[in-house]
Amino acid sequence: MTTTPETHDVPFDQLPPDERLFRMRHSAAHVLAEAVLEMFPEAKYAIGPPVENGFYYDFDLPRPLTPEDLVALEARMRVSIARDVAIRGEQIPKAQAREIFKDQPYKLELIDGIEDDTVGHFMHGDFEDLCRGGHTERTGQVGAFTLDRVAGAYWRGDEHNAMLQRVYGLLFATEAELEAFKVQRAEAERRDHRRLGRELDLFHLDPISPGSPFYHPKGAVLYNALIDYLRDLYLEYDYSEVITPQLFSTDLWKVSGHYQNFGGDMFLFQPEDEGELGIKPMNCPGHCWLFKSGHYSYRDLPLRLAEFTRLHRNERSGVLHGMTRVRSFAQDDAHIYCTPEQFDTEVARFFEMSKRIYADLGLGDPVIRLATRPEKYIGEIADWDAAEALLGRVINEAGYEYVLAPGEGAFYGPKVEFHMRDALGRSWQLSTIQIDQAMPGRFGLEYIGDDGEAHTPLMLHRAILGSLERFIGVYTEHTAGRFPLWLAPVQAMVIPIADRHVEYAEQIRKTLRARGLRVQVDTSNERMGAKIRNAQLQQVPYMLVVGDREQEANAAAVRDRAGGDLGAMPLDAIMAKLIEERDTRALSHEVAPSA
RNA sequence: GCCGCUGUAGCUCAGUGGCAGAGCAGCUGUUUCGUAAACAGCAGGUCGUGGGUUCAAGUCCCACCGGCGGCUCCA
Repeated sequence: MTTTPETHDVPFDQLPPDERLFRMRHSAAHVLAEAVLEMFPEAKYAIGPPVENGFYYDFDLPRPLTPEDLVALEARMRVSIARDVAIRGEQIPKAQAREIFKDQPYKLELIDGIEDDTVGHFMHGDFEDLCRGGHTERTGQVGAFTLDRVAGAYWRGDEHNAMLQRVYGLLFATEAELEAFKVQRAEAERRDHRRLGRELDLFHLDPISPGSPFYHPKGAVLYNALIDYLRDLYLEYDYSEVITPQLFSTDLWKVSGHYQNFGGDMFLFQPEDEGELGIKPMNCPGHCWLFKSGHYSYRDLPLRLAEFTRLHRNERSGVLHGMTRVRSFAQDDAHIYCTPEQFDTEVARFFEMSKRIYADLGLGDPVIRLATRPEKYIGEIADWDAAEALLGRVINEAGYEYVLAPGEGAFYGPKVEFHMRDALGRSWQLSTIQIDQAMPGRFGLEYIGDDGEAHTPLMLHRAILGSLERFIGVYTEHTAGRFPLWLAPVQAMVIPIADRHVEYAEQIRKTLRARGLRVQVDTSNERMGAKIRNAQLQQVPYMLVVGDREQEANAAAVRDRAGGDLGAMPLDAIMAKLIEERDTRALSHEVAPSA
């Protein structure tokens, strides 16, 4: 969204809605700064932009803000808004701005960073701010807002700088929209994977091993079902699964360059009489080592080495987050070694396979970022340009849109990232494909070409689900725990109405289990209604209720978790239905694709 | 790692200087039931950990550990 320095030539109420909202949020940030400066005259104020769902403003204050302060600040803001004063803007020479903001070090730093000769100067009432503009005409137009929370934020996002206090506000055009957002956020909290993981008995995180999930039996079923699915695809797409060590001499990462760059994020230790060892944080060096141990010709390529073993990274303590940011995880990782001629096809095949997986899982379209050459890079610019162009083209050919992330590529090559949002709207990277122009050379990898000469293979890093932990976290939220039948830890619950039906229920379980279905019998001393409720809450796809009538007819009354009583069906028909749903990996209608 | 908040039963939470509580879950008994919660009883806590203040600390102070929300980082 762009804004021009204020002219107010288009009346505020005639602007497009998203521009109006942007301006409301921006003006509210100014009103917030005004309130903070009233409360703390010695406050230093930094920046205050509009953001998704609202706005924030960063301050350097004499003391930490409390929740009570937010209430008081909000009240002061409402006074300013009730006054409904004009918001005026003008361009002024830098020298004049430096005089106005002479006691505001952050503003002075911003002025120094502006390339023009003049800077924007905005005022309402007694408040003035350095600002590029984009405001409502009056403070009374800012809409419905509430101050949400206070958080720490480094000045200019750099951890070497001062830590400021960031006040976040929520703001929407109307009270109804603000309320709707709060309701939606509360709903999202109910499907938070950390909560569902416990309620559905899938996994939990425990202080005994921070950042390393405990998979309970049901969670392990889900984990393994995903891997089984991927193995099926690997067969179809000609991947070869390997298992490489967990523990390596750090010599390995000295060759790959990871030791120098990321040694601090690895778990390293030094046993007696041995050199330094480390637990692997990624598979690529091990795969290169495996490649190096063999002799390959062009006829053996492409070689697609896949691995599911566990990885460990010593993430900084403050960043751990449920299953989406962990220390111990597995990836659906693979490295593809190929010839230059095979390269385009391999990249295209990755997108084809990704699209297939996203469709099978009902994930909807991800946000795709193409991260290009960073400032520190290796290799030739021409190669980078070619690789970036190729990735862009293949993304489009796969029918996806992408956004450019200039300069965010890895030092060894450009990468494509697929991002999905969790229940709270936070974006997480799942899939990635990276072109590696460094590692094969570092490891001295070679294959014999059809010319009889040794060549360095090209290398691709790729993962589709990404980390299984992160995927399970995001997918649990995406589905609210209503996994499609083929992934559901318990696919059907048999519910005997009275004790005399337990034996028949057990027969059903055995029959279905013999066909590989995951079925349990609820033998608890509860009424049928309670058993149904429990199965519903556990998101079991089907409930098979059995009483006298069903036992008589060799049938069960089928109920699906969407709430429907499907009526009595013969056992054979039930079995066929469940197997069909499993083998086609049918999506439950609750998991319909969504953006 | 940094800023702020936070930690009481398996879970959700009440208790704000004076005898550790509730609901759900669990266990036992009764009940044998037709599509989202039967009834009764019992049990369950070194109040995150370690120091300190106080006649007295779940409650106040300090440190550490974990969690939450951000920031930063993400091979």
